[in-house]
Amino acid sequence: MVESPETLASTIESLKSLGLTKYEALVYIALLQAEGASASEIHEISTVPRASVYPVLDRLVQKNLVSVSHSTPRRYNAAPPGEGIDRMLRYIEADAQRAREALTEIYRNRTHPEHGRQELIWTINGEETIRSRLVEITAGTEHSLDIVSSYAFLGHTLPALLPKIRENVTLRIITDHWEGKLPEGAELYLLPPLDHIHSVHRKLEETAGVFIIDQTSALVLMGGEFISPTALYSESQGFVNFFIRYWDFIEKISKKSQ
Amino acid sequence: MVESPETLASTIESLKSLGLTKYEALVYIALLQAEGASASEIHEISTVPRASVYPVLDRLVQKNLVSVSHSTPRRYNAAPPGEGIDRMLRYIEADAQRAREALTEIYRNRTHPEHGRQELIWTINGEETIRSRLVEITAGTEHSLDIVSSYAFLGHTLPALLPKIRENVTLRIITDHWEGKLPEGAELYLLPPLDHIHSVHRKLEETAGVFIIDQTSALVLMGGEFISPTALYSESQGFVNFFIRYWDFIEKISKKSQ
DNA sequence: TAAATGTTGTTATAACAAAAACAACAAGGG
DNA sequence: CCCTTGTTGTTTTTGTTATAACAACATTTA
Repeated sequence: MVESPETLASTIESLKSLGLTKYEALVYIALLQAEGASASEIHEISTVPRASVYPVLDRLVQKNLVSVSHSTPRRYNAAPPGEGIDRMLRYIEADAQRAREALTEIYRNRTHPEHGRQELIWTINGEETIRSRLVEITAGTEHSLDIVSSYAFLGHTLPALLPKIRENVTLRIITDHWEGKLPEGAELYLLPPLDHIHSVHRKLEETAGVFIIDQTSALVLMGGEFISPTALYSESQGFVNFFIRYWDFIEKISKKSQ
Repeated sequence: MVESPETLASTIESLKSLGLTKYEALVYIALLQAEGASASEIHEISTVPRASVYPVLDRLVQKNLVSVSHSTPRRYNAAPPGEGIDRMLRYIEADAQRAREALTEIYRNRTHPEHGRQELIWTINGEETIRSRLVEITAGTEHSLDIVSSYAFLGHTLPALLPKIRENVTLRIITDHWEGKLPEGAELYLLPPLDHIHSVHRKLEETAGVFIIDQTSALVLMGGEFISPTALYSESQGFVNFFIRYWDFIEKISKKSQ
């Protein structure tokens, strides 16, 4: 059975990210389709040029993905998919561990020269990076953490932040609504309903989130669910002041919740 | 601090297997050494040509491994090693899962035409492949499993085989010695001490193991601890008969253990 | 204050290496 | 004798490496 060209193409790309070349992927896939195939049969199934099939098979044997018979013509078997993928992954994981150890040593001895650090505005890309940076940044909060964000975002973000925030930190949250228990000691402000002040509410959804840490640094989430999410972070006082004023403004039109 | 050229080179190779190009690896490593570095500083640390640093940084940002400041000159930060490596691994693991699913579907529909299958002699490479094939082959045993192998090998191989072998299978083992409890119902034959029959003992170490399944198929381990281990497997009656005779010969010079 | 110099960021191109693709041929089997 | 198998060499293509060139901006110097 042959699958769609798109599925085949994406499977090849996946196998390439596991360390196979295009021809290696095609030959492996062909062997999964036909046990005990000869090189000519593999050529017919995969459309890899017949002369290229032999060295590709040699490399797959070396990678322990294929076994070969002693016969004429030689016949080949592929490791079943589970085994084959696990084996390729294990090689890569071993490399990952070696890289991690070497890079951790390098990172431990890094230099972090001052470059007017406070004046820099950093762009952070990717939901995962943003979340991990948010955890790291808020974990260092000493006095106050002021948040403006939608409950949709906070609902699954706060559980990761709160355990790492010191108990005496003043936490003030402006959001569109709230469900369930409020974090202990937190002050909650609710935005007026949508039909009250349109432009500000739309602005909140567009902005997706503002986090002000100790009135000295700020992380701002830009919108973008369909494209890669982006955030800005800075310790620049001008940048932070802008968002402190933004927060104050939003607070004035919100209602403190008991 | 700069590490040895060998360590750097092997770290680069490890990062390449995680999907980075050589220049991407060098730039990432440079950024781990110097937080908040500019492109020129990265060029100086990594020796990547300055003009090449910019597109490489763009790709690293897209891979969520680097964040960038809005400043002149632009400054860059790397994701810490743990995060960076985990992130790269997760992309690859996602590809692995997609490939596994696609290939499992293909494999389910494979053809396995007869090609005088019983006459083929298969070469199996790699300790892991050999072990998994051994488990698979011996799990299908119906009547008898005859083994000649060193205790060094059996000691850590049998525990994986035994749970999958049917209870009524006759298990006969010839080995150099035995420690601990014998598998229930198994017959044990001990080879004479080394100084008695030199050549046969050396032959056992060289061969490393013979497994005869139901007197109809055989898997033979060739030696080679320092090079990649290799095994031969066949259902060819000539092949199996040879090793049945080999087993009988070894049995005659061994002593059945109570 | 203007000119000169250096830096930053970008784009285009050349060189190189690995993979893809093809050509050719010897040996063996039917 | 013809077809198949297996091998080797060569060419082409592709992606990465490496370099050259240039515009814009920032800094320094006269």
